[in-house]
Formats: sequence, structure tokens, C-alpha cells
Amino acid sequence: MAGTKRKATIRDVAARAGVSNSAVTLALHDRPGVSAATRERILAAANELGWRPNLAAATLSGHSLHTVGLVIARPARLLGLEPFYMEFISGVESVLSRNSCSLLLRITDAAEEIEVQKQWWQGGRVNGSILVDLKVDDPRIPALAEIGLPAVVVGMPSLAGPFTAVWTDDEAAIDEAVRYLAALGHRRIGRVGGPPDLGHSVIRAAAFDRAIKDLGLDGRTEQADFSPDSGSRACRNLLLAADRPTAIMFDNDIMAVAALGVADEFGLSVPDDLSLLAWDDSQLCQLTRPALSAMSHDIHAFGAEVTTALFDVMRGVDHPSHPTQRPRLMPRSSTARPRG
Amino acid sequence: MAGTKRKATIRDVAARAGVSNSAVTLALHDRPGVSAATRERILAAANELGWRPNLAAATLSGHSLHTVGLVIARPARLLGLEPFYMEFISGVESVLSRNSCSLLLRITDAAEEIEVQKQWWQGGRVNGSILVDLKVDDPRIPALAEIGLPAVVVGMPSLAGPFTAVWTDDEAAIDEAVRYLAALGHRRIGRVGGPPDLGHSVIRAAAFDRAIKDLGLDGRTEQADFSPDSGSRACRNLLLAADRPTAIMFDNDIMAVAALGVADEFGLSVPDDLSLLAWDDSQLCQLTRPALSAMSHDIHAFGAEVTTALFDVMRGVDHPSHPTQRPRLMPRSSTARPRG
DNA sequence: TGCTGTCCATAGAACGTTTTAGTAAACTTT
DNA sequence: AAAGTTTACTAAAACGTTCTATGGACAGCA
Repeated sequence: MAGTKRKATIRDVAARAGVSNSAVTLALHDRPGVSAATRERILAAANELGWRPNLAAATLSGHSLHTVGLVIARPARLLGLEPFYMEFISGVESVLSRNSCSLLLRITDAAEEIEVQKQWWQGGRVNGSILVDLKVDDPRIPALAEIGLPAVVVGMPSLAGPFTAVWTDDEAAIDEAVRYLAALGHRRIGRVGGPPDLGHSVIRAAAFDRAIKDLGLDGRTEQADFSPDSGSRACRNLLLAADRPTAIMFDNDIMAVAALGVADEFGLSVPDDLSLLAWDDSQLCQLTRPALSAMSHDIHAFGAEVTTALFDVMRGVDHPSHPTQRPRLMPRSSTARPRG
Repeated sequence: MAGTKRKATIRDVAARAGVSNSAVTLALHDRPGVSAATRERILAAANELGWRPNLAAATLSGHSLHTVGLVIARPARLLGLEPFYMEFISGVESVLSRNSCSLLLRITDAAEEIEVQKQWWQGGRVNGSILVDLKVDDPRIPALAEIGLPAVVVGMPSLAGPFTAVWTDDEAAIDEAVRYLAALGHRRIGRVGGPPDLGHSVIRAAAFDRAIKDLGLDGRTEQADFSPDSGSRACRNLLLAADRPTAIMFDNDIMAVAALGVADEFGLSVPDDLSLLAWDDSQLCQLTRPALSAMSHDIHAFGAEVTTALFDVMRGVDHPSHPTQRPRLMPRSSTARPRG
């Protein structure tokens, strides 16, 4: 089964077309130096032999763009549940496909990412990488900047060091969310945040505190890790407080879904007794009853935008850091004026 | 930023250690032919220079196993929502990591998969591939068998042609599910199936019909495409029938979640008026209220098993087709005796 | 002393491309 | 018609590994 037939090489094609292999290269890449007739003949020969250029050889010799790397460091169990990555990846792929580029993926511990990226880049396997889940003072930044890896960072420029950054304006979005809940009449607002070592958790937390202060509200943040269990726990903690919040916002959608169950436990009706506001609006939010209001952003488009930026970086074209479309409030049935 | 510093090569390492590059290769791969002292010296030199072997060069010359390919052809929108793939991929990765292998991923139309796989294999980019979402008379099978691609098929051997297949025993699982619902007292059982061109949809449909017939029940299947919308529609169709079913089983979990909403629409209480049984038991099933009973299987482990098989195939070791652990009933709160 | 075998190490070919430098012929220009 | 320019094409040198010979050194044995 495996590799029984020898694969055709450029020399086979050249022989069949009666030219040198240089001519084949020229014809293949549509470069001047071969007559139209010869080109025709070469392409026909390549087709008949089913020849595809060996990318390892091409990489070794030339400078082709063919692969982009992505390392995801989250617990396996969570990955399946969280729609974010798959949507992000599908956005990345939409741009890669257009450029006949492939995605090299690795799911592993955060500790290993630097080594993996080094092997990939220094081993010539990728032309660039997308860095996600930036931490505060992320060790990847200096390590990967030093080896000259072309990369784009998903996250605020303040986290990205010398790399180009593409980010969602979480600050503005958090601000909008808090103002919305305040406008509905909520005075005590809870927040269930993501892991505190993640850069955007820190940024969102700060933005939340600022908005709460600006509006003279009562705010409280509980930390969680994006998993439904941790989200439920955090939500319970908030609801157990003497003066429980009348609205809670979450750092992803899974935790908000889990919170619907917690509200049920506590005998609280959503949205009358408790408003819930999710983040990362996937279709999941529309499947629940009540449907979850969310801060919505187009993750697919985000992935595509990041990848477009990466192509510029890989080509050596200057591409300044820039924010993507900011998350927008998508009110559904889980937020309302507080009762009474 | 990009590629400013020349990367170290094996020759640099050899020079620094005062040996030939052959010696470096030997030392790197822990092969006999260099003394312990020299090996030490070589590895130290490699470390100091931060050298990583160039994989393109290694591929071109040697026979290293380094990359496995996976093409997913499903609409982007659905991919995010469906936990299956991400869990499957994380299982695949768990085995790949152990073998320092990476995953080359492409999300694209079904029509393009053959071309992508050909480019990957004949271009020397992958050592083998995992084929998923097998169709009846899938054109990929003959096309990829012909070029000698080492591959493992996720699906019944009847769909896999000459390839090694690893599959979940859907027939037995469907049978168990139907018997379970029958034992609870259900006589009219509905089923919402996946896309009819998918191989396992056909197999499950046949198994369902057989089980229904064996038990002398009344069964009806509606076709859907795994999306929540299509699942809801199919579910409504079933419920609109004169003699509506008292239990409905689904081909994935998303559609079952969506069905909870439909039951609500119809004013039916789950599980008293209507029992729902999901498939592909992700954590999602535990987040809903009521929690969804499901035919559960460990997708992560499944991905790992498929990948283990692929490694055998890539190494030329005979690996017979075999079923993986079959889905098991996980009763929760969405199934019960029918009322009355 | 010669012979055989083991161990350490190296030179050099091979892998399949792309690129560089170059040549021969055909076509301009003066 | 000589000199220059363009066009069509090729030979050979990279690229950075791994693999196959091969060779020397040293030990054990007759």
C-alpha cells in the first residue's frame, strides 16, 4: 500500500517534454523564458504523469510560502467544547486556501510551544506563525522574536513586543456591555473572567473596573478558566454574596450557558431575576432557552484578518498593528430590566 | 523582522564540534558510530548554536515521519459549533506529539480534497493522511489508493476500499439505543439522521430500520445535516405527524440540543411528553436542562486510536481494520417512560 | 607478524527542486 | 553587414540533510 510507485520528478516531466528541468520550472511558475508552445507541451507532460512538485525540495532551494503554524495550548477537554478555535481556524484557512498555503497545527502544553515554534521555524517547516492566548509578559515574545520568526499576535499590542498585533477592542466592548446593563437599570453587576494569566483577561478586568467606577456601580469579578464547571462555580460565588448581582457577564459563551443551570438551581428566573450576558457569540447562544444575549464578534472574519496580516509580514511588507471590528452587543432574551 | 539571521546548519555544528557532518547526524539520532564523548561534544555545540535540523532537507534525503494530513470538508459555520472535530483532532495530536509529528490541516470543499491530498503526498509534505466523512462510493478511495497514499479511514471497512479502517460500531449502538427506548415503553420512535450521502448515515439508518422491525415498533427517520436549524426542522416534521413519536434520537448532539427548543415550542415537556436521545456525547449534553441522554463515545480516544493505526500503516506494519470501543448509552434526564 | 573483526569517523553521493550564469540562435538597429 | 538586443533554452551549482561506502586504528587471535 504505502508508497509502492515511485513518484514522478521534474526530470521525468522534462524528459517526456523533451526539455531541460529548468524549462519545466519556468513553465510551472509562469515565468518568461519558454515559448508558449513549449510551455503547453511541458504542462501537458506534467499532467499526464500526475506530477506535483516536491515541496521539500522547493523549500530547500527556493523561497516559497507554503505553511503557517499555529500552536494551541489549552486542555484537550475544553477544546472540543469551545467553538472559538474551530471558527478561528476556519477563518484562517479561508485565507490560506486562497494562497495554496496549509496550516500546521499543534495542540500541546504552553510550556512546549516555544520549542515547537523553534523547531518549525528553524527547521524550515513554516514560513510564519500565529500566536494566540497571549499571557502577560509572555515568554514566547522575546524567545520567538530572537530567532526572527515572522509572526502575528492575536492580542493587544502591549502584549505583542515587536510583533504585529491584531486585536479585538475588548476595552470598548466591555464598556459598552456595562453601560448597556446599567441602562437597563442594573446597579450590581457581576463578571466571570477568564484565567488571570491571560493578557486579555487582565485587560477586560481593568476595563470592567473602570466602567463600573465611571458609572458609580457596584461591580465584582470572579475568576474562572472558561470551562463550564469553573464558570458555574464562579457564578455561584457571585450569587451567594449578601447583595447578589442582578446581572452577570461572562468571558466566553460556555460559562454563560452553564450559568443558566446555576440560575435554575437557585430558583432564579432569567432574565427577570438575573440577567446574563455572554461573550464570543457562537450559535450556541441561540440554542439555549432563553437565548443568550452576547457581545458578538465574527471570529471567522477575525481569523481571516489575522492571516492576511501574517501574509504581509511573511512577505516582508510592513503591516501595522490594528484592531479588528469590535464586538457588538447582540441583545437576546437573557437580559432585561431587573425586577422591582 | 523576518529571517534576519541566518539559521545554523549541520555544518556549523560540525565545525564547532570539530567533526564531520555525518558524525552530527549520527549523534543527533542516537545511532552507533560516534563515541560517547564526541556525541556529548556535538550535542553541546548544537545546543549552543540553537541548531534545529532543517526538515525539508531531512525529508528530501531520508525517510523521516514528520507530518500527518487531515482534510475536513464541512461548512465553516458548522465546524465551530460541532465539538466532534476539535475533540477528534486533540486525540490525534496526543499521539502525534508523542512521535514529534505535526498535523497538516485543511478545511475546504469536498471537491478539492483529492487534489489537496495528491499535492500533499506527491509533494512529500505528509507521510500519511486520515480520511474522514466517508461517503458511499467515495471518489477519494480509488483516487488516493492509486497514488499509494498511506491512509487510515474513519468509517466502516465497507466504505474504505483497500485502506485500513477504524470505526465505531454504529449498528450495535443504534440497536442498543432503540432497545433502550423500547424497554422504557416507547412504541413510536423518531430519528433525525445526518446527511444521507455520508456513509455512516446510511449505516445508521439501516440499523435503525432493522431494530425497529425486529422489535415490531413504529419508526420514522427524517434527514438533516447536523446543523441546529436542520435538526429543529426535522424534529418539527416528526412532531407534526398525526401519531407523533414519544421519543426521538439524533445523529449528533447539536441537533438534540436544538430539539429541546422545539419541544418547548410545542409545549411538550422533556422527558415526560417527549424523550430525546443524542449522539456524540460532548459536555454540551450535560449543560442543558434537562441534561441530554446520549450515546456516548470517547472521541478523543478515537482520534488517538486512528492515529496509532496510521503510524503502523506509515511504517509499513500491517494493521488490520478494527472497530473502536462502541458508543455506550449514557442515560441522563432527557429520556423516561412515556406519559400515560 | 599477519589476519580478522569491531569501533569511530569521514568523504561524497543522493534527494528534487530553484536559481545563476551562460550559450546559441533570431531579430533589431545602425 | 557588423554590432547590439532579445528570446528560448540549458548546464551546473546551490539548498541541508541522510545514507552508503570506505578507511584507519586498535584489539584479539593464531
